[in-house]
Order: sequence, then structure tokens, then C-alpha cells
Amino acid sequence: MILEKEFYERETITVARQLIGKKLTRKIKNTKLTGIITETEAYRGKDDSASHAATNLTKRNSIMFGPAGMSYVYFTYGMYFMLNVIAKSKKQNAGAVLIRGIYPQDGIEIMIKNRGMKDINNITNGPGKLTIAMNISMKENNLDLTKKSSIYISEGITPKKINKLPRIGISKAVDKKWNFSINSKDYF
DNA sequence: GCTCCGATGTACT
DNA sequence: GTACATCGGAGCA
Repeated sequence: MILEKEFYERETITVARQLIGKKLTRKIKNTKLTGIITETEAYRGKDDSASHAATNLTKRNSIMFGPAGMSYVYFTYGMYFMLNVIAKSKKQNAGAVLIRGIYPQDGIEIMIKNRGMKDINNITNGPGKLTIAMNISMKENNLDLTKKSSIYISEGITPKKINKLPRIGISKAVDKKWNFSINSKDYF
């Protein structure tokens, strides 16, 4: 079952935690690439100084202020794309969940080819890595992930234990533990 | 296993 | 100009 819009219309941190273990599907023509989400991070609105939406609405971050369940893809460090899902309650002005890692399920051979590496544990375990493996770029920005289109998220596994850690790669609001992940032994 | 560092484009000051 | 929600390779252990 594809997750419905209501799933994303809740507090960003709640959605980030509950996305762990869900199945991410990327469809390219007739091929299907899937993986179990193993790591996420919550980014809120003006109350979160590390978020793109901490300041006013700009061209890049405008999607974070829009409807929940849409994709937000942006380009960073001159060479990497990041995949986010808009998730926010009615009370929040903005919010998104960064998909930081997945564990490959279907189309593993294609993802290995896209990445040019063959270690299955090293092809989609980072936000820049998984977008390369799944061929995600700005073309996939602002898509409706609650519909069966080229990217969607559906029910997956029920994680045994979810880790809660500070977010990675940021310099502001480092005290907030809004990074969620599962260990490899708990994937199945 | 670790730490260090360059690559590279865009938004924003 | 500078910072950036990153990665892989080099060097060392």
C-alpha cells in the first residue's frame, strides 16, 4: 500500500521516525528499483535553524512550504542531489524529511551499475549515494509521492529498534536529535 | 579501522 | 566571496 497524504500531514519528526522501514520505489520505464528506508532526518520550519526553511521563502525552498507528500530534491556540494519528502502538520509553516539511506531490494544490479561499486552495503547508504543509484535529479523535484508515479513510498517492514541521533553534516541546531536509523541486523 | 582533503554548482551575504 | 543536509581516495594504523 502506498502511504497516503495523511501520513505526511503530521509533525515532521513523527513522520521521519515512521518512515524508517518503509519501502521506497523508483520506476524508470519498465524497471523498478526499490529499497527499505534505513535512515531519515527531520527538518522543520522557522523554529529549526538548520533547515532550508529557517529563513523566508526562496526559490529553492518554496516546496518545503507547500503541500505534504511532495518530493523536494535539491543540489548540494556541487555534485550531489538530496531526496526529501514534505512532511508537516497543519500548525507548521514548513517541514521535510531527508531520506539519508536505504537498503536495496529490487533492481540491485542496476543500482550497482549506476554507482560503479559492487558492495551492496555501500551503494545506497548515504543521501548523495542513493540519488545516484536511483537516478534521481532535479527532474524528480516536486512530484507527488502518494501517487503511483516514478517515485513513491509504500508499507515495508516493522523495525525492531530505531536509533535516535543528532543530525549529520550540519553546523546549527546540533543539539536536536532528529536523525533516525536502523542497524543492518534489524533490516529483516 | 581511522582522519584529512579536494571536487564541484548554487544560493545567499 | 563563502558556506553548504557529501563522497571517495590517499595516507596511515
